[in-house]
Amino acid sequence: MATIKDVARLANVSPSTVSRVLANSPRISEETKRRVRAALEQLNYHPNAFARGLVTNSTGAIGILIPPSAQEFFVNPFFAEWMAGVAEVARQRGVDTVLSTSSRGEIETLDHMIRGRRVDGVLLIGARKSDPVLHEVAKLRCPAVLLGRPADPSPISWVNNDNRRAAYDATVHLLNLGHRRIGFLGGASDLVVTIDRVAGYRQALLDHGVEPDPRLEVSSFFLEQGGYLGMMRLLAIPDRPSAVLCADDVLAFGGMRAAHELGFEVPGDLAIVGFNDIRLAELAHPALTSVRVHMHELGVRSAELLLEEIEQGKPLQRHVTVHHELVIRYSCGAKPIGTMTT
Amino acid sequence: MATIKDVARLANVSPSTVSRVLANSPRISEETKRRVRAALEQLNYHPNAFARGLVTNSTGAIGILIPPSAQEFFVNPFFAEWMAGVAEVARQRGVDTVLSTSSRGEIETLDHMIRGRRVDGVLLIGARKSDPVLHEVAKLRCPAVLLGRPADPSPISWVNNDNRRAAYDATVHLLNLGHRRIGFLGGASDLVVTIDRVAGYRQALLDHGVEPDPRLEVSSFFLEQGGYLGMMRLLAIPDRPSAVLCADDVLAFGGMRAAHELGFEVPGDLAIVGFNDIRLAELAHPALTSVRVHMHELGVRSAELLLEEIEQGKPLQRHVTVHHELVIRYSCGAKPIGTMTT
DNA sequence: CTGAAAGCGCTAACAA
DNA sequence: TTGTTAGCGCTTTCAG
Repeated sequence: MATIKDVARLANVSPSTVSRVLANSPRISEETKRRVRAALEQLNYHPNAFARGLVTNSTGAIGILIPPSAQEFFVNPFFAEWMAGVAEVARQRGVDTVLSTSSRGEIETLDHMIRGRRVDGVLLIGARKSDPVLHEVAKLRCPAVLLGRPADPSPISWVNNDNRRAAYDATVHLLNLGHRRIGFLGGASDLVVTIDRVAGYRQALLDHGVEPDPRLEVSSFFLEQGGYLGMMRLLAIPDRPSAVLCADDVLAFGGMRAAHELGFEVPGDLAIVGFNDIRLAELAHPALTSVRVHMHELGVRSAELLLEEIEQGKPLQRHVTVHHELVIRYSCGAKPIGTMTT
Repeated sequence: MATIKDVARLANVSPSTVSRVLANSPRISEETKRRVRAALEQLNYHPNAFARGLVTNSTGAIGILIPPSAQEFFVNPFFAEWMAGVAEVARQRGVDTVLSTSSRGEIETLDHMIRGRRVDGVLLIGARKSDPVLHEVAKLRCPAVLLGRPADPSPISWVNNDNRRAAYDATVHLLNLGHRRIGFLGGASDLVVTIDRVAGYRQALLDHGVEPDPRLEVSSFFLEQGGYLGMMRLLAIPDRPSAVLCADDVLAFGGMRAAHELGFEVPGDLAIVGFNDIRLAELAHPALTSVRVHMHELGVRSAELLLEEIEQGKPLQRHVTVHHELVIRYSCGAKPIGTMTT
């Protein structure tokens, strides 16, 4: 495999000159550049990323720290769309994206990537209450962007939706439709996203004079199966809800399956609202009313922010909130009149 | 950031001794190992991947060459599940996975990854007729595994389904249900997977005395929208098909949407069979009959094979075919009696 | 405008 | 069992 020395020899210059041509330094004559480029071409030279990285201390790659529950990550269209957004800006900016898939703990994996100099910065997905990963990131002082917001004060930059407000809006929609027994079906209860959405849901209830009932709040895991199980629990209680707000579309799908199996009509017997508005929401039967959170845009903004931090070489403590809107379809019994923007 | 020298100094040994401890060389005394490990711990040392890679010439990472149509890749649950399989074995074996997302051409990207020593081998997704990427891989003689099979003779290893047979089976199912006008809705026509599936479809027709009609074969792109458009075309022809085999579930979803919009009942007026059996197939309305190709297993086998090539340090020219079965649900009008295994 | 030389952090002979 | 040394391929002062 051709090295910079080979190119130098062929072009009759020194390795440093080749290096300068590679960096397109203005202090090299056009004539020389031409000659070097010809040699580059002829040998089909590609710089060794190791050697370069060793001296520049930069990798040209960003990392994604996959959560321990990799299943929930890969299988959920939310993340696929988010990743598509990330990949899109990575492509534009010519950086690689590396997936962290490690069997070690999250902290270890983070160290592996950052201290091991495999990536210039990391994207984190979803925080938990007093999340140790966030502490480690703070300690490392490395470029990092969190999808979601940290539960506790943290210097990290993040990209998020206003989940509290979004859940509030969705719940108000259900209240306006006349529902009073409204359930909440969420993901793991220590996830900040769950905390925020349940908070918005409760607030809406309170603001409309409905006392929140803890038995109506169930937390599960972000898989179709999780929705199925959660909905089964919700529908089993004596004074069952007439409407359920699901913190994820995949959860809502599972919930719908459970409802159908039990013989409930959606939306006739049970109104359902989802979250995220994945593409398939429209194709469900009935088409799912859902809170659109703009997953692709979340991905784009996450990556852009991270790349900016990397460029600046330091944490920026920037926060961006991506807008959301309620997309009304048929699963909640309302007449779909388009979207309600907030 | 602590280097190997810092550790050596702290442990009162030479850097090479530390290096040996890191590699767990048996020629180091337990006593020394203990001391070094304590130092490692204390400094929270993580080896610099660049420095190590520069000398060992190996990266501890595998690459995925994302196809030019990144959209179709990320958004299709098929790939998500496949990637989950890949990530699972990557995690087990402690290697990172890097996504290639480059705005250069595919060849350039491949060179960037392999010649640039960013990964030890690559996973390729889907081949086309006389695919230049396969030529480049052959030239590079690097570890590589193709998802799908090459159209032309090639030394590359691959993991695939028997797509011809699978499409044959699905078509026969439709024929047995009494259909004679059967359409085929596929992806890009120069994709080998499309070629194989259309071939199986035609063969089944021929074997049952039905003359294939070119107007009944339409090729589109692997997105819901592609299915919608393709189905619109199929249903517009005068002697329209009574059944359609779709080469992808997402395509089938789009097709179903088109059918509904035009007022056709599925399966009453139009039988539909999909391909891949993504999770949502079960949730569609009506639940989609589909050819299960075991995406996750395809991912696992792809990664395992690649890792083996990397270990051996050379192309193995191994071929693995993952089984498939037809999962009969409600979109084709048959009574769902479970799966037909082949 | 270009070259020589040092050094990034690590591993792997070769010595001891 | 351990240390010394050279060198992986590149960038970057510092000279010229």
